[in-house]
Amino acid sequence: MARRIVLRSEEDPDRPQPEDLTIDYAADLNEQQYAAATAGDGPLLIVAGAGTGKTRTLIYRLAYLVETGTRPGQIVLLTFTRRAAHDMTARATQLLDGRCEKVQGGTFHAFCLQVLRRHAPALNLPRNFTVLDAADAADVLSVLRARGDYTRGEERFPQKRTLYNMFSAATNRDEALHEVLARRYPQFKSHYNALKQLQSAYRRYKQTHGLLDFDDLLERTLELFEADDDIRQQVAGRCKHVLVDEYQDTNALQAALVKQFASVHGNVTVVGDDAQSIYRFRGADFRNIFRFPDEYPNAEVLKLEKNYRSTQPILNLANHVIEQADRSYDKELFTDQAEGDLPALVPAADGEMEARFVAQMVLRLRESGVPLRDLAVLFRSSHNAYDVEVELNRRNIPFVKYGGMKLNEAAHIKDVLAHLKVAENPQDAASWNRILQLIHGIGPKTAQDLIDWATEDADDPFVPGDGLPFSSRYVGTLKELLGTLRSIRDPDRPVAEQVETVLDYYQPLFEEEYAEDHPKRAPDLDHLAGLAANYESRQRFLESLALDPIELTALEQEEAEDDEPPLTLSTIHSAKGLEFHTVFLIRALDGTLPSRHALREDGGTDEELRLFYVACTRAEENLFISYPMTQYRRSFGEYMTDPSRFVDDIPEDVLEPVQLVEEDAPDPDDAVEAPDAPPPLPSGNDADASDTDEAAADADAPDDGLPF
DNA sequence: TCGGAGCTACTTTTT
DNA sequence: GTAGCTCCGA
Repeated sequence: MARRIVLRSEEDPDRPQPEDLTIDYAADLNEQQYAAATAGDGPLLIVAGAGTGKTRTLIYRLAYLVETGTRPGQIVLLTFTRRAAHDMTARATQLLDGRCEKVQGGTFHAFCLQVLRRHAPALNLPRNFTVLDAADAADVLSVLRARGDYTRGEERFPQKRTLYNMFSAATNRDEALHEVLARRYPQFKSHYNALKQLQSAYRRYKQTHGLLDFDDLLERTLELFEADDDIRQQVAGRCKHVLVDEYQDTNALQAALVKQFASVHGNVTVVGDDAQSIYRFRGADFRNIFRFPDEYPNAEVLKLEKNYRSTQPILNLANHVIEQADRSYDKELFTDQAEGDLPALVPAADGEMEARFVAQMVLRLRESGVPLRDLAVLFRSSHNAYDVEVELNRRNIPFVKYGGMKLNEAAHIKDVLAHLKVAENPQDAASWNRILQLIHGIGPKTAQDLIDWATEDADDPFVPGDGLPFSSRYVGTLKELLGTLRSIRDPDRPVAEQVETVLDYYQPLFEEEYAEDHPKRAPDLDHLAGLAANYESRQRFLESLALDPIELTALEQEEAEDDEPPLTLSTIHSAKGLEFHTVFLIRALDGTLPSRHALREDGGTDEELRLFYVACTRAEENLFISYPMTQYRRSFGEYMTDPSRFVDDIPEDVLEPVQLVEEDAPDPDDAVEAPDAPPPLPSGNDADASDTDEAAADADAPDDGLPF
């Protein structure tokens, strides 16, 4: 079956007419969605509440644009995660028999990176510049801080991570450093001059060594367009249509970029929901979405209001929640699915009991026919899930945790990657610093001397030159290092082979550095080697890891090769855009959700409220909001907690309080019952379970003999 | 100049 | 429970 290839000019008079379309848009979509998907050219704002088929609409719009003659390669789809971009193009591709595959897109960062690689020389950047992830950037700042001797004063100087956040906030919000200090870091105001110096030192350092952090990817792309109008026209010329998902989470920089991308053709479609803006800490401003009609005066504004995801009781709670926010604009979610259980509010004695509740409900739901992958446990911050992880592991329930430790954040993985980065960009002083200090006998000072030599004086940094003060303490290992780098410098060598070469060299250093726990870390190194095999070049491999970090638990899960797709554990942030049959929102405590840090800031409470709203609206059928009544902290001992202020005043006919009851003997029938009404919990043998936890757990676990 | 011992102060969310 | 700092001996 030969494929037909039709070449069309942009002004093709024969472009397909609506009657030629292969998809019946009107039948597949509701009226509002149809209007949005098939809207004409020009700026378009789609305001879409949670679960209203926003993604579906965007996919159909993608298909529609392609069907009506826009070449896929001229469409740019910008999303917040790479996963979202993949999902969408894959679904559109399926819809349109493969024609959407060539759509450009991904995250803002990834798209900008492509542009920058192509036009690096115009910014006086080497083409092989290195992308710094947040931790790399913090490391650079740490080195500069030590060098500048800024820490000498009596007053506490910001930590490296804080420094990075500070400078990043300034960039993303387009604010001056003193404004950021005044607003978010008043305690460091006295260091203003030092910080200002450090900020420019950081900027210079990145420029000299060919390094770009996440913010630079956006900022320098903008700079590129402003500096060179030909390039702007060239890039924007290829953006016939720009589609932006989650527009409420764009910041000033990203909004400016969208404007540039659309500056030639003027076709922008943005989709968003002000009530779901949850990236304020990254400079997002939910008001961006209201400004869209001002920025694009002829913009069409369409709304999606009908919810297809959740039952009415869940929407009632969501509506009730978002009403408490100061600045939500009028929008009530409604659905035809009037029937459904009330969302449940579940206090547990402590965190472990909360975890047992979740684990048992998960098993019960699974037995009643809901697959694990349709269940999710959501939480404010990563460590909130600790008890649940322990409990799930104990019961061998497979899960993937999003928002936890990433593969490339593990120190030993960073070690290996730093070698590859140096091979890729020998000017990358930050990575040099890391790999040199791994060698016993080399500390900050020696590393600095060697870096100066490698990045400035050396003809070839991988060949030991004359006159270098190689102390006998480390000269052997250092020569070995240079030899390793020489043998992987050829970028055409298969990436997996390069990783293996580095691992051979790294192994003894690894075992020494992580003397206590290297056996636990070793599997990660194998994972890394396995992963490398999927990439066609070292550069691709490195930037993919930086821009699209891999969850450690996902790798473990993959290795387990369970045939049953796992349960999802996720931060609320990482769960954005996803939906699940049943959602457990755990640790609904004041100080956790809302987070105590957010409460200190202006507008922080509302942001937390929106976060809570996002969590609730992920649920289709069941929503359990739980919290422990006591917690333990080393410094305090055991103390009473406060339930989240967001659940405090909700009427019982909207959010139903449920009491957990520990039964003496579990009723085996209970285990197979679907949770029509939130049932009492058949838990341990003993209400006072702390000592008898093991026994209780064995007795109550209805999962013995389950196939995982 | 390096690195180990021992102390402190933390711990939000992500590209 | 730990990252990150200071101090001090080698």
